[in-house]
Amino acid sequence: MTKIVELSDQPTFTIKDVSSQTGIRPVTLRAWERRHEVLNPHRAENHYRLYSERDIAILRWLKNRIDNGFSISNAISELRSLTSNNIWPEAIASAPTRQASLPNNTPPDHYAKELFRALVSHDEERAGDLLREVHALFDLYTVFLDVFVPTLREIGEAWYRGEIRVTTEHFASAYLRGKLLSLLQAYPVRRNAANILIGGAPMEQHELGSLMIAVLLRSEGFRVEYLGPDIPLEDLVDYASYESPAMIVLSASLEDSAEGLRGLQASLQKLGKNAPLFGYGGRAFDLHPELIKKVPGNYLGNTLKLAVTNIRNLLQARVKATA
Amino acid sequence: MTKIVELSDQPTFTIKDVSSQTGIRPVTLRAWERRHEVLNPHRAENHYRLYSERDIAILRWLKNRIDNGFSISNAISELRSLTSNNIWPEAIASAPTRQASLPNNTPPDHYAKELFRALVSHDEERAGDLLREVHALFDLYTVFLDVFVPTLREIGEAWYRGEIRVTTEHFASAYLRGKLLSLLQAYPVRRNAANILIGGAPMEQHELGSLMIAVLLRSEGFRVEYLGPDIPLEDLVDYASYESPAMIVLSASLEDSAEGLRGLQASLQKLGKNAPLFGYGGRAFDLHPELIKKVPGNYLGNTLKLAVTNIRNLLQARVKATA
DNA sequence: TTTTTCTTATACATACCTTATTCATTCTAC
DNA sequence: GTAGAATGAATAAGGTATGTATAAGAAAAA
Repeated sequence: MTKIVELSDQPTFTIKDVSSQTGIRPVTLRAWERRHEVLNPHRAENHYRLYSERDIAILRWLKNRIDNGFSISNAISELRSLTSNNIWPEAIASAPTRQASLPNNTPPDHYAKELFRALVSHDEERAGDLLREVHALFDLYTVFLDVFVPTLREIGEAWYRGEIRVTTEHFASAYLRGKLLSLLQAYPVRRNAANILIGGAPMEQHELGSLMIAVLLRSEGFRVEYLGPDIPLEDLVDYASYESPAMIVLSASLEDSAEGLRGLQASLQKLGKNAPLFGYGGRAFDLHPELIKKVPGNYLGNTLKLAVTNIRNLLQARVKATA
Repeated sequence: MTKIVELSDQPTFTIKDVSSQTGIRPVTLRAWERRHEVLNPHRAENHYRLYSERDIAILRWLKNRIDNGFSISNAISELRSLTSNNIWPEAIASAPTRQASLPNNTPPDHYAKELFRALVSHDEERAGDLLREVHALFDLYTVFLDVFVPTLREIGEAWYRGEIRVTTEHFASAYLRGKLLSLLQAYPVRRNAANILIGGAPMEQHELGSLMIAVLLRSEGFRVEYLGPDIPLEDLVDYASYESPAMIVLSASLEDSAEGLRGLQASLQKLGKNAPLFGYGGRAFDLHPELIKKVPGNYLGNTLKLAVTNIRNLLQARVKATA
C-alpha cells in the first residue's frame, strides 16, 4: 500500500489558486520558497509560478503541521526526513496520481492495479482515461472479468483491512456504477428478443455484479430490463405475471438476502406455462455454498462468464421446450 | 458517449449579435482574438467577422469561467486542454447558460408527462428519445426542475396511490440514476476549483436529488466529488480532515437520516480554520420543517435552484472570509 | 453625401505577479 | 533576561495581463 505514489508534476495552478486551496497567503508562499528552498514551482514564460498537484499536496501537509502547532522549519525538516526515506505522509500519498500512459500491450492486470490506484485517490480523470484505454484494447468480458472484478475485489479487501476509507469505497462504487449504467444505456434495446429481468435480491445494496451481467447480456442482443437493487419479490412476481419475461436473474451478496430467495421459484411456478426461468448468483453463494441447495431455481455459477453462459443455455432450452 | 446536441459551424452572426448574446463587449472580443488566438471567426468579403453558433457556445463557456473568478488566460488554457481531450462539444453544448426553449414551443411539462408514461411502460428507447430532445431544447436547470423533478414526483405519487408497481418505480429510478451519472461523468473535472463533497445522509437510499445537485454544480465549473448515498459521517469527517474540501453537501429524505445529521456541523468545526462548510437539504426537511432548527449547518432550501444558489453564495462568502 | 459601424493599431489604467528589502513579532539559546 | 534567529507581513520598483478608449481608414446604411 505504501508504495510510492507518483504525483502529477504537470504545472497548472497559479499562485492564487494555490493560496485559495491551501489558505496560505501568496507572500508567505514566496517567503517559504526563498528561505527554505522548499518546492520548486515551474515557471511560465512570463516567469509566473506554476504549481503542480504534488506541490499543493505538500503544502497542504505543511499547513496541517503548522495548524498543529509546529513551526515551518520543523515541518519542513520533518517532511525532508520522510521523503528521503520514501515514506509519504498520507495527505501526500492520497493526492491524485497521474502516470505516463502504459504501452498498449499491457495485460489487463496492470489496468486493474492502475484503476484501483486512480479510484483510491479519487482521481476521476485518470480513471476515465484508463477506462477509455481498456475499452479500446479489450472486449467486454475481459474488461469486466479481468479489470473491473479484480479492482472491485481489491477495493473490498483494502476496505476490510482498514487501508481505505468507507467514503473512498463509496466514491469508487458510485463511479463504476455510473460507468456501467451508461454502458447499459448505450446499447440499443431489442424489442423482440427474449426478455430478461435483472436485479438485486431484497435488502441487497450491491448492484455492480448484476449490472455487469445486465450489460453483458444486452451486449449479446438480449432484451434486458435492469431493475436495480432491493427488489420486493411479491411485486416482482406480480409484474412477471403481466409481462411474462423469459427469465428473472437476481443476485445476492448477503446471506440474508440469499435466504430471502428461497420461495421465489415456487411463486413463479404458479404462473403456469408462462412461468419465467429463475436464475441467481452472487457473493453470498460463494461464501456459503450450502445456500445453493436451499434456494430452488438455477444457480448461475461463481463467475460472470459462467453466469452468462448458463443464462444463454437455459434460455435456449426454454425456447426448445415451448416450441 | 451520447451526442447531446449538434452545433452549427455556419458563420451567420455579426460581432454585435455575439456581443449581445454573450454579454462580452466587441472590443474585448477582438482583444481576446488578437492576444490569445482564441476563435477564428470567418470573415465576409468586407472583412467583417462572422461567428458560428459553435463560436458563441465557446464564448459563453469562457464567460461563465470568468464570472466564476478565473482569468481569461486561465480559462483559455483550460479550454485548450479540454479540446485536446476531445470531451469537448458535449460539455459545451449543455453549458448552463443556454437559452431555454428556442425553436419549438412545447412546454417542459409536456415532456415530463411523456417521460412519466415512457418510464411507467418500461420503454427505455422512448425515454432516451425524449431526454435527447429535452436536452437539445432546454438548459440543465429547466431539464431538471421542470422535467426530471415533476416526473419523479409523479412516479412517487403514483406509487403511493398504488397505481404503479414498486418494480416500476425501481426501474425508473435505475434509469434516471444512470442518465444522471453519465451526465455527471461527461463533465470534465476541474482540478483547481473549490472542492465540494456531495452525498446522501447515513441510511439514505434515494440519491437522485443529490445527483442532480452534483451535476448542476459540476456544470457550473465546481470541483465535485460524488460519494453516493448512505455516507458514514465519522469516516466523512476523517476524509475531510485530509482532503480539506470547501464544502460538504448531504441530502436526506427520511426523518431518521435527517436526525443523524445533527452532530456533523460540530464535528466539522473541530477541524479548525480549514473546516468545510456544511449544507443540507432534501425531502425530510420539506416534510418536517422543525428539523431545520434541530440540524446545525446551512439549510439549502427546498428547490434545486435555491440549493445551488445558496451553495454558490456560501462558497463566495467563504472565499472572502479566508482572503 | 453624411452618418454609422465595422476594421486595425496604438495607448492607457488598473490589477496582479515578480524580486529585493525592510519591519515587527515571536522563539530559541545562552 | 537578552541577543539573535525565525517568521509572517509590508513596501518599493519593474513587468505582465486585461479591459477599455481612441485614432484613422474602409465599407455599409441613411
